[in-house]
Amino acid sequence: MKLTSRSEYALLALVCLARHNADGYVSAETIALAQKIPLKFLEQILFALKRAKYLRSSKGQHGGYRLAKPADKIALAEVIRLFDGALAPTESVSKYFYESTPIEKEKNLVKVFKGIRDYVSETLEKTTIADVV
Amino acid sequence: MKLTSRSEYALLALVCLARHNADGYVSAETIALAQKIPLKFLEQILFALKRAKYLRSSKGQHGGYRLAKPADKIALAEVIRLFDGALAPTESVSKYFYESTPIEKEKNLVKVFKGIRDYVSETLEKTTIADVV
DNA sequence: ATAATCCCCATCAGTTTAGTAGGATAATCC
DNA sequence: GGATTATCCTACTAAACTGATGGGGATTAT
Repeated sequence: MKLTSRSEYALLALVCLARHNADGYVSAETIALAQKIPLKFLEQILFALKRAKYLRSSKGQHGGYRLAKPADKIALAEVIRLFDGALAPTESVSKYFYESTPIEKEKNLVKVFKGIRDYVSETLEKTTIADVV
Repeated sequence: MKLTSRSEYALLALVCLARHNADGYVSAETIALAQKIPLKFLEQILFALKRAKYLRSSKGQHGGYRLAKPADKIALAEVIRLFDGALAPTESVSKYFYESTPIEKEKNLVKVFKGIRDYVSETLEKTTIADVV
């Protein structure tokens, strides 16, 4: 029940980029230093964010990354999903947890976790990078 | 952001035991069959639950497990914590996420995740095994 | 040219997870 | 008291995941 460092770093990087959006391209190294993220690890993450169309980039001197879409169009949920997969808090392992076992299934237990999942999902879906800058 | 199978199996087992609480001791094998859990794996889990005082047991013929306390005194949170550790949805990996980096920390981001953590925590804390039986 | 910077994949060590194995110990039944 | 049934408890393992690190190649600005 926690974020991976990939998701966390991605969010921090996006926040950082959103904040310096007016300054043009920001290099990976700048972000790495600002947010204390290992550079080579951050590169992977930024590249993934670019592939997923959240960033655009420019090579060479004065190159770097910048947001490819407005910060208020990037939901936290999307970012987390990109790195951590589904964010349902109970993507169940046992296939009988959600599915019906012949005789009985634990409907009420499932209901509790569905409620949590929905809350988490909605919260992260409606909160954008712009909201946290 | 999901439960481990250990937590899930533990909850299923507890629900099963709560349901058959009047029938005396229920063997691990019975639970394993009812909830489709690998027997030897379940044994470990039941043993852990016993060590943590949620169950009592009896060996030998007609032995098995039963609840050691009323089902309405066992919160889902306790069980999950026992197997998965802290259930905060953002027990942050990077030490600078919650802590202040000298210049800036992402207070708003932290606020969002604290909100989620609190909701999850409260929900699981107030829901008991009795509630889901 | 050359220096800066992104691009992209391969590898790795450590941890966690899910599950298996096997034998010791204790209670019950005959 | 011996057979049976069950829990108790430790050790092990294969696979996946996590958090990186490393090395080069491609591209662009000066």
